[in-house]
Formats: sequence, C-alpha cells, structure tokens
Amino acid sequence: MNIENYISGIVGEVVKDLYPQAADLSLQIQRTRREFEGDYTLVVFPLLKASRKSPEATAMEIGEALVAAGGDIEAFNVVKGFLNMTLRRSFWNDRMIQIASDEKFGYGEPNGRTVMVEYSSPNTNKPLHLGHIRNNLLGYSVSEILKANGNSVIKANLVNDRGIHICKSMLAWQRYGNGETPESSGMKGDHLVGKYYVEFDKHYKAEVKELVAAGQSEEEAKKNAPIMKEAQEMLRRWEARDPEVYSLWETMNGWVYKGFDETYAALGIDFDKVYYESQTYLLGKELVDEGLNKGVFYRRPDNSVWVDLTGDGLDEKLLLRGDGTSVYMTQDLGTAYRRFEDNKLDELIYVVGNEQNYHFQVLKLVLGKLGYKDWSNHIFHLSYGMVELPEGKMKSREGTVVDADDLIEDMVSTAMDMSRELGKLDGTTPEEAAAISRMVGLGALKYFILKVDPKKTMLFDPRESIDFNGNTGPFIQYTHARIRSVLRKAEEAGITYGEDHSDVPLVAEEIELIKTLDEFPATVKQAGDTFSPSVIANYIYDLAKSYNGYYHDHSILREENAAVRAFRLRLSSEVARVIKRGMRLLGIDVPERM
RNA sequence: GGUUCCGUAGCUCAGCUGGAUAGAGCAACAGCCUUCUAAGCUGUGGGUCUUGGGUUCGAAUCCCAACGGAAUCACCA
Repeated sequence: MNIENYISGIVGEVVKDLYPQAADLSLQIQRTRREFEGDYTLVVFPLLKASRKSPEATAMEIGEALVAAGGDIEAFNVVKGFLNMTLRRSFWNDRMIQIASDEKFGYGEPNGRTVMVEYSSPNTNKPLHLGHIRNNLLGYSVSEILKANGNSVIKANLVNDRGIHICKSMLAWQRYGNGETPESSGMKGDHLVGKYYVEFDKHYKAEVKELVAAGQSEEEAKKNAPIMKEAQEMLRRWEARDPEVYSLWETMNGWVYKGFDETYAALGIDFDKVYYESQTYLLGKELVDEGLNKGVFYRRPDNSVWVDLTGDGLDEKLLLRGDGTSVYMTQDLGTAYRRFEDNKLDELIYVVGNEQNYHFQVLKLVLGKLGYKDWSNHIFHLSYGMVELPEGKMKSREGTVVDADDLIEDMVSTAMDMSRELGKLDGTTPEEAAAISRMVGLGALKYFILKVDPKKTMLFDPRESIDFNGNTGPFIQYTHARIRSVLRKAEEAGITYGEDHSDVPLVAEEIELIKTLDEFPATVKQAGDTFSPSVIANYIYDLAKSYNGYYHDHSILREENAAVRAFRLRLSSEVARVIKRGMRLLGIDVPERM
C-alpha cells in the first residue's frame, strides 16, 4: 500500500467519527506543494456539506483530531481549505526500509488476465523507418508495463507478406537484379528488396510518362503501364501457387525477415508469436456470411457485401468484393475473432498509427453489430501520431525517410564520439566502450520517443535527441551510473548499509526522494491503465533529477556519521533500483558505469 | 462535408481521476570543477494554458461552440 492510501485510511477514520454523513466520500490526499509546510495534504472542500463549517474550521477540527490520535501524523497546518499534515520523522525511515525489503517493489501480483499486444506489423517490401521505431518501442514497452501489472502478455507481430507491393519488388529484381543476393551484394536483405521496390517505381513512372506523351490520360497510363500489368499478373500467379513465383516470393521474404531480425535485435525487442498475412488473408468470410444471415450486412446487385454505418456517423463500408475476395477489413475481423477464441484473451491491443483510427472504429463497430460485444469492448487501438522531422514530414518519394538501421547506427556512433570527447571512455576496453555507446545511443533514441504522449504528433530532432543534457535517457543512465559508482566505492571501503536507520535525522531532500520512490507502483499502474510509457518516462526523469540535486548538496561516502552514511547509501541504492526497473519498462538498458 | 485526434513559455514536451502562486528541458543570461563521475548542480528572465460560453466553492483539466492544425472517409494493405 502506498503512503497516500495509508494516510487516506487514517484520515478516513477521523472524518467518519467527526462527520458520520461524510463516511462514504472518497478523500483527496495529495503531496503537499513545495511552498507549504507539510508532507501530504487533505483537500477539505468536499467535506464542507457534512461538517457545516467553514473550510478553515473543518480543516482545523480534522487536524486536531489527527494529532490527538497520536499516530504517524504529528503536526498540521491549515491554509484556506487545505489541511497540510506532517508525518513523524521515524515514519520515513521505516518506509524506506519497507521499500528496500520489497523484492517485487513496483510490480503487481499475477492477475490471471491475458493480453495480446500486436505491434510492428511491417510490410516485406521495404526496410523499417523512423515511424516503425515509434511503433516498435511503444509496443514493446506497453507489453512490459502490462506484465509489470500482473498480466500475462502475448507479443504478436502480423507480417504483411503478400500483395501487389511484394510483387513489385520481385518483378524488378527478376528484370534488373542480375541474380543479386544479400550475400553477393553485402546488403541487408530488407534493404536489398527495398532497393528493387524503388527500382520498380522508377521504371513504372518512366512508362507512365511515355504513355502520357503518346496521348493517354494520366489515369489510363497508370493502369496500362506494362510493368504494372505484369506485377498484377504476378500476384495472380502467386495466388495460384505458381511454383516459380512462389519460390521467388519465399526467397525474397526470407532475405527481408533476416534483415528485420537484425533491426529488432538492435532495438532489443521481440515477439512471442508471428503471424503472416499470407496465412490469414482468407479468414473472415464466415463472419461475413454470419452478418448476412443476421441481417446486419447487405449485398449489392454486383454481389459485393457492405455494412451501413451511417447511423453511427460513419459511412458505408465494403466487406467483400463482388468477385468474393476479401479486403483488409474482412481479414481483420477474422483474425480478431480467431485470436480471442484461440488465446482466451481478455484484451487485444493494436499498436497502429493514427492513420488507421477510422479502420479500428469500424472494426469495433462491426464486431459489436455481429453480437461480439465482449470482444469489441476489449479491443484497444493504441493509436500513435506521426513522427515529424525539423525539415518537415517524412515522404518516401522525396527521400526524406529516416531509415531505422541508419538512425540506430548514427545514434550509437554519436554516443561513442561524445563519450570519447568527454573522456568518459578512458580506461575502458574496446568491448566495454562499444557496449556503453550502444546502451547510451539507444537509450537516447528510445527515451526521446517514449517520453512523448503516444497519441501526439511528435517532432524528432536528431540533433536535440543526441544532446545529452536535460530530460533525456542518457541523463537518467548517467544518474544510475553515478550511484553504482558510489556503491562500488562503498563496498571497496567495507561500508555496509547497516540494519537500523530509525534514529537517523533525515534532510528534506531525503524525505522528498522517499515520497517519489513511493509513487513508483502507482505510476506503473497508471501507465498500464492508459497504456502510456510516457508516464513512466517522466516519472523516472523526475526521480533522477531530484536525486542529482541531492547528490550535489549532500556527501554520501564522506559523511562522518556512520548511521547517516549507511542511510544515504541505502537510499541511493533504492533510487538506482527503481531507475533500473523503470528503464526496463521502457526497454532501455542502464550501464553500471559510463 | 463526416469521423477521430491535437492546440500549454521563443522551441521540444510534462501537468494523474477537477484543487493552492501552471512545471521541466533546450535556447539566453549569471554563478559553481584541489571534495563520492561537471554527460552535472544552483540562480535570473520568459505564460491572456488558441478564443468565447457553461458546470463548480474551485477549470489547463469536464461539457458546448468557434478558430487553427493533423489523420482519415478506396472493390490498397
């Protein structure tokens, strides 16, 4: 139980005695603002109806009763309608020990719930870019936070491995590739395939231009370009399992998967299940039949199937083409259905960009109309905003896409350069230097992206992200490394934490730190409820920042009083522990030294 | 036009279920390295929380409207 709840309990008893009518009101306890005297504050306004007294008089009355009770609240003061309560000093010493002795501090007990988080979900025709990085980091972090809250989590990746876009890469490779492979070219597989996707586009545009010059309209030309027709023919052959096309498809996708695996490994993310669209794209047709039978869908004269959502403020939506083939929505209905069935899911979270908000609105509505309200109410679209660059939006056509692999390498090498310049890598082996640079470079990238509220469009400024000052991952990592250094030195000097800290007089910063530490479990829970790593990120930053101020103002190892020194060591080690746990929830590693 | 989301300091962002004088970082300026890691610390300046209504003892936060911006509304996935 955290302190706010504890105090709420104590105050609740007193309030119940004083004002029986107020017994079922929930009390508002919050940390006392810095400018005022006290530790925690009760807002008394909601109690005025029951007390029938002025705010000041009510607060006074409660405060006096609390102090008279002789518990942990030893003093109080009243400012307007706010009752500021001061806790006994020994309370904080005890609380610190309690936190320190709790092995699972911040983590919830298993709650028996199963949650699937689908994220990443790349296309196999091009490498990952900056937008995917936000997706991957969010998906992984949200999974970790849900686990910390006691859920059993299935991390799922749905790979879009079929469709016309893959055929484009395949065709261009056949024509212009000269048998080039990742091995022969030394390129990462996903980059190689992406190169031919671009190659296709180049030739396609040239052909369109030619046809337009020959008198066709732009629209006609786009349909009639021979290379496009050939790609479409290839897709038909793929669907017919033509051996030649199918084996090329397998080969090239294999290259891409190998490339993706490297990127995933570099980002430190993973999956429990990988689904392939080539295996799921036929799902969902039974649901369409079901909807027709139930009368919630309807058929048009051309035999296509639709659902009318105009009553819900949306449009009519196609569910099945006239020729009986399925569309994106059909598949998604089918896969959602199957996932709930197969895994007994309590919750299904899709980490997908906000350009698909409409799609998920429809998905939930349609499932609801089919009568699967239990499921539609437990689908959560974790929608995230675009990542923009200082120069403007990323556009693949204009070559302003930031490639994920390039970016990661850039971050790591910049971290290495800066560390070296500052002399931080002196006395480390090349392996250590590389490991630290990797942790710091990725920490900078991950933290910069995760600290922002997912649903907001964010600006990624490479220069600012690599600036290690301020609210950044490296600052937090640095704080941790410093603490670890102090702890190492203490160990070398044979200084131990000791057992009894009950009489140590604490300074104000120490009490503030304990309060902040105490909020960690509540913060994890809050981030779990809202699926937001940014809550965790900003919490750890606050903790690290206030520790840094404390660190500069109070000596730890040089303190002469052994009990005080032991307490400070212990407090420091708890801060380090919580920082490490918090960073883990964001998927960020913290070095022991840097 | 419909739907969803966003609008907080010059810039990038916090601000939890409504609570006290709205907070950080960057940038600017002024201090602090014979002392446990200066990738740091301390201080100064900088705000009609887009606007207007409403609910309330109390609104950046909740509701409505307007304005500004983003995404989306395909027999693409």
